[in-house]
Amino acid sequence: MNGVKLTSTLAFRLGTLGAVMTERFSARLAAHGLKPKHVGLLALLESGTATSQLDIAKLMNVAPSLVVSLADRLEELGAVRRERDPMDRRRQTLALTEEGRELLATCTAAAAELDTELTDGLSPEETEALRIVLGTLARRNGLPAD
Amino acid sequence: MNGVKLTSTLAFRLGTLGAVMTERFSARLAAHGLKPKHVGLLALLESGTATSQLDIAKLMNVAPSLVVSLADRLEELGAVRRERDPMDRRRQTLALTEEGRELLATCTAAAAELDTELTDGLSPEETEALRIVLGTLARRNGLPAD
DNA sequence: CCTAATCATTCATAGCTTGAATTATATGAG
DNA sequence: CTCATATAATTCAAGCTATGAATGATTAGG
Repeated sequence: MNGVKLTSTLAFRLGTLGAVMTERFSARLAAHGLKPKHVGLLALLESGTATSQLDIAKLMNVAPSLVVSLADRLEELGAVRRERDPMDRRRQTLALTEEGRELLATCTAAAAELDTELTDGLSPEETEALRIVLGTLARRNGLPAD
Repeated sequence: MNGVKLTSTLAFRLGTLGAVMTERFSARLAAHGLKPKHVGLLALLESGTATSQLDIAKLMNVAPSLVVSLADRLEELGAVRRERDPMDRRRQTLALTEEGRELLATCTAAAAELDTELTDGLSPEETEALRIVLGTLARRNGLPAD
């Protein structure tokens, strides 16, 4: 029997704060007709980590069929180009267009704005500590590091 | 034009890490036939912050009709009792049963386990810093504090 | 070659959540 | 007191996201 509260647990707080943040991010993205996963896909392409849809699906931890519809939407917006891989014509490789790069930059700026709102009341040291620890946790959990 | 990457943004990292954590939490809860929101509701009841279903819905930021089904499930499990408020018979007040308290304790322990897994590679100072900053952020964003 | 594997795609479906309609109860004005 | 209006819980239909199975195209290996 211990006195730990569920709500003071890191797992719970990360979960709820994470939900709040993606909700806010989602709200800003709506103006561009995008969802967070669309932007995640754009970021993945920019990182050059993956180009084939299947690789993308694995890295994003989603079903391959979902990548299809995300890519459909992005292609529709002109943010991404689909090209058959000449080495293996089963593969569809996705390439960021200039427009896609700009869109990603805009969305990244929106996320950065959310960051400053979020850390508004935090001291610079706290903010920096948070940044560092979240980075470490991301790396240790197979999430996009950079 | 700046060089910030989406994936190194706090908003994005909190979002993805949050998703990972609630996914893991959810997996552990499955054994008890619960979802994270069920446990969130139990925790809210224990905190004594709200008892009527409508108040609960507001505090959880979900539709009142969702509280109905969460409460149905919890009642089914014997974790919660529904009682008409004698002062206002429209209101249904939810009360934790002893069984519910135990269930919450079990789930809280599961969350605490996830915490130790998560912070496994972190220094004690980093872990403490994370705990404190997340606490501050939770408070500043209207999420359950303490 | 021919069989088995792989990639993208489509489609049906499941799960979570919301909003509108319904019922019961309460409140306030006349 | 009574009627009109507001509030709480509940039910129900519907939307959205995501998945998994089936299909078609292409490749790889014996």
